[in-house]
Amino acid sequence: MITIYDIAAKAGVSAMTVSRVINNTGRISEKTRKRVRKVMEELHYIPNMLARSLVSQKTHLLSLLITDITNPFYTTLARGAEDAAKKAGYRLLFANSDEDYAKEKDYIDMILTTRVDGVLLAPTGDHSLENLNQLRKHHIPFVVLDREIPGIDVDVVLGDSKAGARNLVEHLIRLGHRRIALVNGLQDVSTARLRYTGYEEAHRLSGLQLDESLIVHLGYRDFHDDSALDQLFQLEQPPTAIFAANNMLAVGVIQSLRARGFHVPGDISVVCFDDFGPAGAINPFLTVASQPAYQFGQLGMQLLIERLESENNYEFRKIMLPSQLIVRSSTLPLSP
Amino acid sequence: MITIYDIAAKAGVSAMTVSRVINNTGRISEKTRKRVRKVMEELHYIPNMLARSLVSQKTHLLSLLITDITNPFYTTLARGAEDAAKKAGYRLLFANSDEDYAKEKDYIDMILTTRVDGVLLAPTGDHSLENLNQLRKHHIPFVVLDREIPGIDVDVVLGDSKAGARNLVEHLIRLGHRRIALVNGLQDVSTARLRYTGYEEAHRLSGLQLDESLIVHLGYRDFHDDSALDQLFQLEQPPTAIFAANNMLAVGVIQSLRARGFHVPGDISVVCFDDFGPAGAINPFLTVASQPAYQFGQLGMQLLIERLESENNYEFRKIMLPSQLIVRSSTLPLSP
DNA sequence: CTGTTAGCGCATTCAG
DNA sequence: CTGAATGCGCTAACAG
Repeated sequence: MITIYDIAAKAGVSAMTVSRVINNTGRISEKTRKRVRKVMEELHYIPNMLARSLVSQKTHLLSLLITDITNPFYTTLARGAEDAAKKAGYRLLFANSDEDYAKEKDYIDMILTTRVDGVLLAPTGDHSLENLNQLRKHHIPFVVLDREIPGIDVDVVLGDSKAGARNLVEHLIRLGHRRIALVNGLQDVSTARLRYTGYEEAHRLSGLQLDESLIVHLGYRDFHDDSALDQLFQLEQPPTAIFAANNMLAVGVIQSLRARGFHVPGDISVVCFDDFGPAGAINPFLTVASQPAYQFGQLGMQLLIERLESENNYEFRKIMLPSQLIVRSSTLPLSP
Repeated sequence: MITIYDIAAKAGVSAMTVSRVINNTGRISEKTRKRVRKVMEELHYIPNMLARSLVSQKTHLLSLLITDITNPFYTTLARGAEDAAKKAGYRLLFANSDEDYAKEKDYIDMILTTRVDGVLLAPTGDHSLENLNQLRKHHIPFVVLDREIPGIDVDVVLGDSKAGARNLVEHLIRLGHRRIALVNGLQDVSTARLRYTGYEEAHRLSGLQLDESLIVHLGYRDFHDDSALDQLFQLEQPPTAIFAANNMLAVGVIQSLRARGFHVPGDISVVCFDDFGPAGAINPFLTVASQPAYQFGQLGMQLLIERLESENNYEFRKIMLPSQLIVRSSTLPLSP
């Protein structure tokens, strides 16, 4: 491995001078600067971040922890985060918790030993509080994405889950649906709670009675779990429409319905939160509440970098991004 | 920041003893081991990877460089790679080149200064040779995924692009199609060349004349480029079927067709390479040559780690993974 | 403008 | 079984 000492020796200067040339710091005569540069190229010198970071206590490494890398919402978010990080000269350490608290904890430990400068993360749920406190204890700045964690004051970028859910359900109500099932995420996750609230609000504002037996809970990734739909269709009055609380759950719902021989939207209408990215463009079919995923990542990363680079500890900020109702062909007026 | 010296002082031992406890190396009496462990917990000690890596010359960091993080093929591949890396105790530095050589080069530079132990990468194209040589010059082990690079001997995990393409085209021929367009990637990418070869082979083996005017080229990500289809539909005898060389191109093709008022498969049949992951399950529609994306990542990572951890420089290995023809509803027999 | 000294946190080597 | 000295590659602080 070529070090600054190798360069220094060959260029007939001290290591310090080489360091100064590399970092454009201090005053160096143009002549020696050129000589050093030339030797650096000849020897294919590559600075060693490890050594540099050990001294500076800065790695210029950030970490992005998401909960599902196969979910287009998060991959689009990741691109936003990546672009913003790159623009600011930071590298990104990706990780994927799979909606699993234990995996999340493992990654937080990794992050701690890796000495990243900051963390951008979508927490798995309320219990992530412990992991966040862990980060804070070790003075690693972080920004939370997509899900609010009760009990801790943080920078956070959220979607408007309540309004989005209300829009979706009101759309169904306008179409005449009265028995609308909610296939929700776990109550440990703020978005699931708020999507329920929106669902409830839509009912209340329309003067509709809410039937709790129409609500089932699954993990946001557990879209292969078919038992939820069993439950719904064993009801005396089964639903005529289903609101899936995220895109992956919608995939499961659609597959289950298909397996049961139901036609969407002929037999039953389906809507969900979050869109499907480029892959979904093949057959834009589901009526969704679409969120600006790219901006989640981009804005979150900006918040993080601002906090990293500013000295003063200004207030925590909370950004709420709107969702957009996109009506497509998975919903139909209720036939009498 | 708590260091081993802090622990040592509080536990009344030397830093070296602490180091030994942490790494389970050397012989330590059970008594002092316990004492040290206790102090470590009390002080919330976290080992500093930077310092450790600087000494050991190993970061236990690997890098995964893919070309499109919004493509389900690559995200599924990423999960395979991540799982395999995690199992072996490595952390993963993700990056996304966007099919852009310059971005790829930037990331290779980053990788070099970060001193990762190894790299798993899907190259952007043949010209990536230069980037690979750069890695080799600096003795960073790497494994290539998905695309073959002429002019360099490497470990590589490939799909069988030729056979997959032939299967798709033969399927169309069996349905009676004779004018089959190929919306291909750029010729700088091995998969695009091989998919062309499969396309050509299918024609030849069926005794069909190949019409070069039915072939257009786009970047694998440039699915918004509509001009390609213009070209095809200005032909005197336009195609009755289209083979898109990857999933993203298929998205573009379908969108363009829809914009032109064509119905798939009623007016025209469409097939493509690569499937669409969970999001595609909503409406399984396209007839595809599906590749085992997860295995690409998993096997590639295994090759990489084996090479990292074995001392001897055994031969380079080439793994070819089969693709599977999945016939769905985007193809129809040619109506007379 | 350039060089010397010291130290970032840890592990290897050699002594005890 | 445990400790002291040394160095990984680099840069901050001080000298010249």
